[in-house]
Amino acid sequence: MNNRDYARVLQEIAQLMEISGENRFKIRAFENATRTVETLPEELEAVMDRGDLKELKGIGASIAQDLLQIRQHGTCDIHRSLLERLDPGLLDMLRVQGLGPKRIKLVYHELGVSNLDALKEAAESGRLRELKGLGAKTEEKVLAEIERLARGGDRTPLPQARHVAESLRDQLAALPQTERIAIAGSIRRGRETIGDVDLLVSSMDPAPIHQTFCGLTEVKEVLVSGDTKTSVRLHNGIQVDLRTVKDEVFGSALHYFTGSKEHHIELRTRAKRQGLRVSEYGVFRDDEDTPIASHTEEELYQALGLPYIPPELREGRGEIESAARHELPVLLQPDQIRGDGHMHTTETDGRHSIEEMALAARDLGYEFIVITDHSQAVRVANGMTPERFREHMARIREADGRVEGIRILTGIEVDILKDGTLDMDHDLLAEADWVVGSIHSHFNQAPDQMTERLLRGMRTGLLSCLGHPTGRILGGRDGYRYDFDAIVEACVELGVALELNGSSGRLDLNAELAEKAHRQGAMLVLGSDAHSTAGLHDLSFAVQQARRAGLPAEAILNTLPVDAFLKATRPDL
DNA sequence: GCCGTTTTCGGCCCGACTGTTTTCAGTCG
Repeated sequence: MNNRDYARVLQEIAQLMEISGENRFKIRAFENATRTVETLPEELEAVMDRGDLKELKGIGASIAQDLLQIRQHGTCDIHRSLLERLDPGLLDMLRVQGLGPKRIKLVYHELGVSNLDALKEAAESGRLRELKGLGAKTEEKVLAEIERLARGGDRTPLPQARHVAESLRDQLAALPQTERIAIAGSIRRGRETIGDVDLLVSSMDPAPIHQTFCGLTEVKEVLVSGDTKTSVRLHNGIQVDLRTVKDEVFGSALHYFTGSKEHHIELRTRAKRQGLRVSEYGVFRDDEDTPIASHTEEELYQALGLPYIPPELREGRGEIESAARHELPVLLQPDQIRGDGHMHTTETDGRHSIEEMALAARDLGYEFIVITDHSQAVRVANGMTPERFREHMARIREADGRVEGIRILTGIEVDILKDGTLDMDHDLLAEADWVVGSIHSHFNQAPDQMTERLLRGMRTGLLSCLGHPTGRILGGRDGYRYDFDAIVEACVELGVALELNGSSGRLDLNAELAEKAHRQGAMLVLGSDAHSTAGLHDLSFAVQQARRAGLPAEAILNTLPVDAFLKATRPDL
């Protein structure tokens, strides 16, 4: 079993406990343990083997026992007894916004409704409104929610959500009443999928802003509307919350709306012990109404005796303790990026020429880029034959000589074929400055076969890095299965870097695996995988994932000057 | 169920909005 399997059982326990009305702190304990397991940078079973389960944050004697039972039986006593009393279909009902554990329990006990289909029927036939506290409007909302869930997931990939958020932000920023505006929530923290978009605006006169917001063409319906908060659903299904505050509390409000919930709970618990109170309106001394900090996030942390904690680390995973000990990692900064290691041109499936890509990258302030078009196995992308690759490299060198102010390196994204051979003549690969090795076919090989395939590709000594190393598509397919630890180990040994691919829909490696690879000593390289000049901006998603992984600049090859970048994986150069 | 800068028991964040209510429970973030 992998960590996700353990996390799923723990989460089901927490959710079923909610519905059964367990003590809410006990529920939180299971939620915390779920998150710890989910984001653990190593295999939980390795921790078990060492007998170190109780060392993990949020896991005590009781949950440690549960986990050991889960390892043996796939379930544990408490999980089993909850499932005997409740129906697993109820878990789906928790995804319906506006329906919480109390109402689900009510509906279950009074109407025997135990899954989404039955819930839909109960709402359609007007039986929900017969229950205390529920009315016609609730029925209507429940039906709309069920339809939304049926249309496809409740979370949106980060890149898509951020593009939407930036467009809305720019429209509201143009209003004369807007003083400061920011995208908050999980987009700011860089979570790879987003539940909803949070926008924060400071203004002395918020009413027109809420009014304009409700009337934007993207908006399909207004869900909630008050003096300081408006929630809407866009035509694309994404929910957007807008909060307005006075400018003097912008910092504390931004902190609050950035989250995460877990970070807040820990921070506020800690503040309470210091005789302080934290809310979106600032940090307060007990029994006082004037905040001692509210203007900026830096002030807020300072008032609590902590250094600034970057949004990407605010997940309640021990960052507050690390901050208190002044042991937070110094995270990679966007302006430390000197180059982009992965992009395509019109030679294969890109939309812009070598020169156009280079000029756009130069405008972004880069010192170098690598042109990495596809090899011939990727037919749909018009992959290059050896002849075409040879000519393409010549054109890249020619462009490098012509375009001022940026180095353009020769490279390729070569397919690692089914049997581990590389889809290109080795002498041409040896000639290239940078070789990304990727898998684009036969995703469903058995894990040991896939591991062997990757190892064989790497042992050619020709790969600079592994491109999108897991192959997962956000909200789409899972990655291919293989022995990740063995591959990382080989990467370290053979001097092959692992890519952190920032292209929309991938974010691969994810933050957890990137952290794991880094801990094991592997080099990481960021790539936008751009297929157009606009796509170069996707490198910022890779930067954000690297930050979530707690990576410093030294861990990232893109922060090196171009010569050092090249030598990192090719000591012979 | 977890945890410790009030430490092995007693506490565990805080505020806004809605719908169904006659003052508030439930939900959300």
